Amino acid sequence: MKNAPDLSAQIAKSIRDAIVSGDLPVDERLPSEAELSDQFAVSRSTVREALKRLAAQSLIRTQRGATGGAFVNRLTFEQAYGQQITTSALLLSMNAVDFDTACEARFALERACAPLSATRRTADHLATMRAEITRQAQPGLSDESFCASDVAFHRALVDGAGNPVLSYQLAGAVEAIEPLMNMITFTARSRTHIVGLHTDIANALEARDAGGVDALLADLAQYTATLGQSVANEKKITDK
Amino acid sequence: MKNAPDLSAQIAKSIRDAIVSGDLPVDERLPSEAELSDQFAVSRSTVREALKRLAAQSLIRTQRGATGGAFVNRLTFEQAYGQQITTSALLLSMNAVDFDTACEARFALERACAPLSATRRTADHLATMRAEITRQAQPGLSDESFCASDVAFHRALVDGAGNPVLSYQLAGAVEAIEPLMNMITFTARSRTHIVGLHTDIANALEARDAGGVDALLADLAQYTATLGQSVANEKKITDK
DNA sequence: GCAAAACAAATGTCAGACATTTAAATGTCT
DNA sequence: AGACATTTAAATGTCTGACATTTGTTTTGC
Repeated sequence: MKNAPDLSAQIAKSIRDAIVSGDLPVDERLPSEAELSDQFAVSRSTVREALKRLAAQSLIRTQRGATGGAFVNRLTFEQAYGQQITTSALLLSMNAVDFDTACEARFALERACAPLSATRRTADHLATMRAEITRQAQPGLSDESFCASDVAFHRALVDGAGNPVLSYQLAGAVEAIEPLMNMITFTARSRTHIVGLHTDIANALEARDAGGVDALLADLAQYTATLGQSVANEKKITDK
Repeated sequence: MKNAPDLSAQIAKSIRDAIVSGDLPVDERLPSEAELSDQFAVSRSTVREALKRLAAQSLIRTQRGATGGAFVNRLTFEQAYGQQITTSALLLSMNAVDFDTACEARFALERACAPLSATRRTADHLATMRAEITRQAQPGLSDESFCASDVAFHRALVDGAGNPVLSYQLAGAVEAIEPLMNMITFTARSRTHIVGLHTDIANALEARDAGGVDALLADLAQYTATLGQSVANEKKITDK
């Protein structure tokens, strides 16, 4: 009946629970591997496998040497970004999430922070966005670079909301879609259109015009969906 | 200068890259541990530690026995939910994210999917929400149970948007905040108010009134922020 | 007093053995 | 021939003991 998980998984769960519950505070040192193997009555290898599992989730960090050991890690926003992007990208690529669904989610989330960004964006955020727009207008740019710049532009917009939790959540949504966006061939005409919308968005943001930003994002969402559609259609033809 | 990562971390990265890049497709079997230790010229223990790291990220699953081994795992939305919730909860609890910021993010994201939910919600979603409202109105309910039901209510609202990517993203935001919400003592009066708003939201959703849902969520956000504020004030007093 | 050397404690790595699980191959009886 | 029991092989899971490496501390020598 029961599918007993491996010992190393059990031990990892036990320690993980202690961390998540706050029983083991940040920067607390765990017992040494030898002590843990005594406590759990398993071999050191098993303890080590458990610790590696936790390290993979950034729950602990390990340090070698005399005063070394495993320490409860303070999860930074940066680390969390990284994990979320990996997870989201895999999720999308492995589950045949269609472009429309991903795009809808992305723009829905982005529009959520548009009004906040209109209120709080700094000059820095605006400068970043304008710089990316300039890059996007360069003629020789590869599709990949164009997409990367697109991501940077929207990251700046999201960061402008000044809410790290929102930034963190949206990092996954926006960046995970980059691979999907990369499949789109941006013609000169579509690039011009997108750059135009980006410029309008930056202007609206500069004017702190929340409604305008929202409307423009809606336009961009619509246009991007259209682009995706045409790619899907072409693919259907070549598949045949 | 360079902080060379451990061998097991390097090997994990190497395999992870192969998976993320799509080089190793879903359900592909990795070489056996013995073969891997040959290929990478390390011991079996080191390979095992690398594999455990990948297993902790749900990138692979392992099976014992004759036809067993490590297989590239199809990351399901369920698994991704779980990881995201753990990560988000830790992020909030470890980084002193204040209640206001977390709440702002939560409601901003939730309002993003309100219009979609108004259009697409099924009778099922409505039924779930009404059931939770009924539970929330019960007098003897503990604060924890009230919060859990609150989360379930909002999950149903988000799921009503019918976009799994949105559901996945918001699962983290909504559920990660549950522990913070649990710190609030819900008085009878505040519960009544919240249940009232929930009822109004369900009604607006039933009427497919997107604007109404949005406005009500804004009200709820405001009210929740007020509750949080009062808790913060009381805490300041007792701290003194 | 201070620099170099020795020490100690911890993680990282290795090698080999045995235990356990699981599917496939083999054997045996009807 | 087919159904059931047994054996076998391959793989992961676990244990043991050893050695390597890193790093902070202590001791030693001057």
